[in-house]
Amino acid sequence: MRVSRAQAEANRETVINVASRLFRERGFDGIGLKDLMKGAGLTQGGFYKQFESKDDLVALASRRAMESATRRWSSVAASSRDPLQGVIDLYLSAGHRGETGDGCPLVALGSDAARQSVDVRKPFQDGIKAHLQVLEELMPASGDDDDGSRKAMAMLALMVGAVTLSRILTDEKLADRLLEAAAAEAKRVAAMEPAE
Amino acid sequence: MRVSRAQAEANRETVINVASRLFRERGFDGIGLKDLMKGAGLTQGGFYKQFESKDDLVALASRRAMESATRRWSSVAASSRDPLQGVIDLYLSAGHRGETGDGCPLVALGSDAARQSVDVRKPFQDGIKAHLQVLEELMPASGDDDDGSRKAMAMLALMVGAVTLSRILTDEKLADRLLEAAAAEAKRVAAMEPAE
DNA sequence: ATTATCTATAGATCTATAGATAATGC
DNA sequence: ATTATCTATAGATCTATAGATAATGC
Repeated sequence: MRVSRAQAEANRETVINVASRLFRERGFDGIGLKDLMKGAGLTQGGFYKQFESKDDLVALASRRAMESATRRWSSVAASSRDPLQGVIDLYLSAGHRGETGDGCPLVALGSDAARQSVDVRKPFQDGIKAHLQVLEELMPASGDDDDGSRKAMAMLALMVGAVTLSRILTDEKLADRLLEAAAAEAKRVAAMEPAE
Repeated sequence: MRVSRAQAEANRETVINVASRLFRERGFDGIGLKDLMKGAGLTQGGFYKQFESKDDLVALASRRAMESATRRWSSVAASSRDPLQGVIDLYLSAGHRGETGDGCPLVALGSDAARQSVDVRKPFQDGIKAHLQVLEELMPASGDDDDGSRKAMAMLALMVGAVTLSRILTDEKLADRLLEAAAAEAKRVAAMEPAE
């Protein structure tokens, strides 16, 4: 029954990874500890030897999901000829709309996150800041630093809002058009002349 | 115990109104039927004589919330010197950020809505279409109808995303700056020259 | 007589804890 | 001997149903 320390640590990591996916797919309240542990190949009883509470796991899984999303942005940017456009096109794609479990946590859990404790919102906030920094660095240089920061914030809001709305819609054509409209607008923000 | 038909109908309306507020404040899974009915001054037992299921109430309350939000946009527009700017400024305000129970359902429940059944997403979709129509009508006339529709979609995504993100943030200064950046961008979208 | 609402409860599920089991680590 | 995980369970809460109660509506 007992496993090695290394295996125990690996199990803990697996639980966090499984949780980061299942929370995004079903919401924090949409999946219980029993099914979460089963998803990691374990039983419910061991949970509290690894985590303080469900909220503790919610915070850890949220941090992992946000960090993974930030890394994905960096990696897409690094492998695209036009880095910013690469990020925009991937994010505002039909693929991302369908990929709830592995997609952006801000879309999958944005309105849920806003209702959580400060301990749970913190990892989301850190992830938002990291996303903004990636965007800002990819933004065409403008003399004004503050201008780049403002552009990054508007662009993140635009992209998160667009995928969120597109996932609500059952009218797929409208969902597609919405993503397209947001992509066109995102490109305009990127190309915009530095403000006054 | 029994009340008049008119009173029964009024009670049903109250339950829907209370639900439209409490779901926005706590999420669909964050409030049970017992507390919902108590919020309307009733007990849990009567619930299933008025509604088919909790999901039925979720759909009805979502529709009511979206219709109320659309009406608010129209009324703000009607009473503002610059109607579009009036809507943007109200929506992207610190007041709206704090007002979860009476604010935009797309922000309060956007990621929750995306996980719901088609029956629940339908009222959200209808509300999104209504919001887009209000925006489009307020948008400065452009020769191209499709262009106005695209602008409206980008602007709605921008605004919903901005308030959602601002509610997640615990750093209030950053939340304020994010709303400001979105408002500046929204105004730029409105003022934009009709595309090619 | 009908029926809107009430109290009470069934049955499922949720988080969290207790104590047993069996393999690791010293 | 220690401890990672297991089975079992406590106690709360959730949705939904059954049947009682008392006021309306005919």
